[in-house]
Amino acid sequence: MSRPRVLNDDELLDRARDIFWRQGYAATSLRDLTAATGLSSAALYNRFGDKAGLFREVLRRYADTGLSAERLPRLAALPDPRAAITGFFEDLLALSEAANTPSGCLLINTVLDGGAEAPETRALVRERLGEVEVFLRTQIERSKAKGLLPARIDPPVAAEGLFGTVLALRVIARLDPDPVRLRRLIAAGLSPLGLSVPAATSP
Amino acid sequence: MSRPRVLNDDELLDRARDIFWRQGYAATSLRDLTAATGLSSAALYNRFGDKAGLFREVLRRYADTGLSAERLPRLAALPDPRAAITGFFEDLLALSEAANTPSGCLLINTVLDGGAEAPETRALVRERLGEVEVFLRTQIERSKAKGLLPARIDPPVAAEGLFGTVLALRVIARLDPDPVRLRRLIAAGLSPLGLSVPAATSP
DNA sequence: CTTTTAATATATCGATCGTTCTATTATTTA
DNA sequence: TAAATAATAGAACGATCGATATATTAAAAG
Repeated sequence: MSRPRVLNDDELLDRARDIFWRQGYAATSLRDLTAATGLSSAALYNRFGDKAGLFREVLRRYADTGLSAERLPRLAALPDPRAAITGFFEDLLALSEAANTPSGCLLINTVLDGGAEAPETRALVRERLGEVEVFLRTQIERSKAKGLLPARIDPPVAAEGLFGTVLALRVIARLDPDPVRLRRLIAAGLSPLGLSVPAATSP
Repeated sequence: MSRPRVLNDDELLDRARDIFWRQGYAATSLRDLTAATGLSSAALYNRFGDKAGLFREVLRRYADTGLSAERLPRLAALPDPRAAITGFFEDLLALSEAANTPSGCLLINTVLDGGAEAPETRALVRERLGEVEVFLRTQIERSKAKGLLPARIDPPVAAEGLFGTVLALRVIARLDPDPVRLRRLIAAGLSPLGLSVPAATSP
């Protein structure tokens, strides 16, 4: 019925994502985005309204592909909820050590960057990060119900602590991405629960 | 010998700091800065070289007045190292609940913002945040040496965990600055050490 | 074919960006 | 007073910003 798109939304958003991720929202210009996508600014505006609209779609897809749509449900389906928790942190470690991807978490960067100024964007970031916290709290409650955690554990406090470990992990991944530091941080976060993540496999 | 400055460096940097703190480095324009300081851009350039140079001085003063020069030495001088740790988190709570100041920590924001692109700035941020971690590790070691902490505590891991709590606290202060959340996070961070911070004083 | 539709490129908009040139101002020293 | 010095303001620089108006393109539908 009409001229076909030279680049589908998913591929386009992935390319835009890498630029936003590396540079932040404010520091990324429309010209950076046209260079990365190969599309004209007019084409981007026709499809996403404006820069903030494009960024919001980038965030939405980032959250969908990075966490919610795949990773969290898969982990939540594990029979042992403790494995869901440790598996989540193992995944984060693997992400931090992956060479081809920018460091840190785009959602968390956006909290401290000016990128979450717009209320819609702010709400999106809060909601998607909230999903992570809910996941962690749920797994802690499941574990506690099965008697798999020390009795002294208070689920809301422990969940807040684990979520804090996630945030800290993603900040340190940008500040000083030393795998030893990251593993030490995870060890500190998991140890109150009596959990741990396997040591790095020597190459 | 020459025309006097209409605004001393400290006052000037404090005003610039608030703009950078609220908006981030990239989103803050020279016009924002001239409006906040009352000085012309030429005067700012004469004194600080360029925007990045001004920002670096802002960061330096922020770190000096916010942490190092006063707070950390004062706490480190306390006879009970556990009080130094809990006092530090109490101070952070008070900062988060102060109404007149922007939320979060300028140094940590700068890690995730594009503001730490320049190597000099990056080094400054790392160094000043490193001081916090050293402070926490030192107090843990002092506590351990005095037998004031559980024997199972591994100081490097525990220090990383507490530093992570600081990072998380400052992210959440921007994401969802609910005092209950912040206190829950601190409780989670301190509990492995058998420490805690007093509950909020009812008004 | 022709029409319709949407995606795209080109060109450009005024605004604003960081920065700098030039001149003026206020103060100290001689 | 005059000379020297440094801080300042005003004006403007080219570059780039986000955004848009217009025209062209490529497909489907008739």
